[in-house]
Amino acid sequence: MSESPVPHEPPIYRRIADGLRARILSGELRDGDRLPGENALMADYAVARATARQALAVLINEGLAVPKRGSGVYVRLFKPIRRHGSRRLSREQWGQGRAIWDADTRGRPFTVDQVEVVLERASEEVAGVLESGEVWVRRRRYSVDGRPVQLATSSFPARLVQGSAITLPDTGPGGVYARLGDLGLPPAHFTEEVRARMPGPRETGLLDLPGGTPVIVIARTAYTAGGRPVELNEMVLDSAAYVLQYDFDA
Amino acid sequence: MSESPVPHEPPIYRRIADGLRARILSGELRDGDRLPGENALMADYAVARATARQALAVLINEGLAVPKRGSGVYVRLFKPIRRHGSRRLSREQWGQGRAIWDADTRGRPFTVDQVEVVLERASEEVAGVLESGEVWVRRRRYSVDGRPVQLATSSFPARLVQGSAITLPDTGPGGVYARLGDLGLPPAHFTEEVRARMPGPRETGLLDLPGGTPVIVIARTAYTAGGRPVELNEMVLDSAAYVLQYDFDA
DNA sequence: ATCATTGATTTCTCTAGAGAGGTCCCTCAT
DNA sequence: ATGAGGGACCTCTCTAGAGAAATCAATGAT
Repeated sequence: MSESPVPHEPPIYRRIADGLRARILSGELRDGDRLPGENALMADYAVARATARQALAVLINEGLAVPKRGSGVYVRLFKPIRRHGSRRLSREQWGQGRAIWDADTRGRPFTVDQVEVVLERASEEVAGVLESGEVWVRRRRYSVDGRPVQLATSSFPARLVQGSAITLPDTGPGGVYARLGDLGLPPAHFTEEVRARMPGPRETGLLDLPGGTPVIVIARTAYTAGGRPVELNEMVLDSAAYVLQYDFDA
Repeated sequence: MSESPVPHEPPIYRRIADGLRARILSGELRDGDRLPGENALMADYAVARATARQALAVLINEGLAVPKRGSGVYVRLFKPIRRHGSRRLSREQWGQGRAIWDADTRGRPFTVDQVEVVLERASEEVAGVLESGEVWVRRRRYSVDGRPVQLATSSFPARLVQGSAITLPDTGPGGVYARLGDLGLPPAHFTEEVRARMPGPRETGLLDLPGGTPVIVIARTAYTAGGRPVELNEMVLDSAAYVLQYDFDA
């Protein structure tokens, strides 16, 4: 015998969260404002600490709020960097010593961090894409305004790039794409695969992500005009910091 | 005086989560396998129920596990649909009565749901993009294998599409792009803006999302050859169900 | 054979309380 | 003015326990 045809009344913590969310979305609480904390909610709604926490966890999980230990829970801001897909890799940009990233940050200062360049045995997926068992791997972290926003891992078939500056920490003017050009392997075509998921603990640490922030994962493969894969770049982006833009014709 | 130069030992719930995560990533626990539940963790690690729950919450939040009420917590599978950006909107496809979506699902059956077609006053953002105060709005939900995977909201400048089949639930063969062609407004250029974030409660409900699943939000604007915006399509995708692919030349 | 019921198992929700540790501001001595 | 210290406040972690609600398999009646 099915009892209640009425949809269940939501639990307490959810109703508290709904109330707070409404106040955020209505504009009553603005970016950076402090939300009522655990103690305030316990008093206002006459609930236990765990219930108040659970209500706040909902909003944190939705990315609407960020907890600051010892201080409070705050409404979160979203001021993303615009990353152009198609346009950003046009030949003019990587041909003359201008960094790709510049175009994205529109002059905002960015820094590169934790650079690592090593020769490795390719994982199964990477080997499948690059058709190579050994790869030179370049890892680094990008920050804007002192805040880490992206991790990047580029892999190159070892045979193709051996001896070039791609195997050095400093690749020189124009970056790795200019060096590939020097080697007679200029990238002519790109494929980007885009996913989103929650970060693992390593990514949470390196990107300093608050709870409730997904990451965007981009796997970009660069091909020469002959269809030969020359680079696989796996990027992990703080989704709160980015908007991706792709332009294409019908 | 700063006490410990040693980085803090992680809390209990985190160490439990780390152990379970390692077993998932090592392949010991496979897709769909059942994880040790609250009771098992309480016994194994001698912790309180709340602590065991918190450990499981970490994995659920990372999208590695899905809870099934009354049954257990299970390792999650990721078998995405591939959505082609650039290629999918080529003229051949929308010219001859073939649905755009078909190409994406590769023959997998899909269904359209909860169709709504209404005339509305445009929000500030939409009005800004479409240069129109009044818009026809088409909302619908897509499901694959009986599972909802995408919500879509298309907006059209009211003046331009008034009287066409775009204002009807059934748009006829070729869909809205064919109808725009009939009106002498064939889309020639597309811009897609891609973001990721955690879903709100409405999206969680409509897409039937388990905890720890972000959504991908795509805002696609279609322009005529003359540069006139004719459609703004806001899509909300279950990120566990999709991989986006964009192809472009250097 | 089919269907309804029951019982065991499991997650979900919540209460009450307590200590650790980070943050922030005010006060007081220099 | 400047800086150190202290205390109020806040989130974080965890314990112990209990009832509600969903799932699933086994049991028993039709």
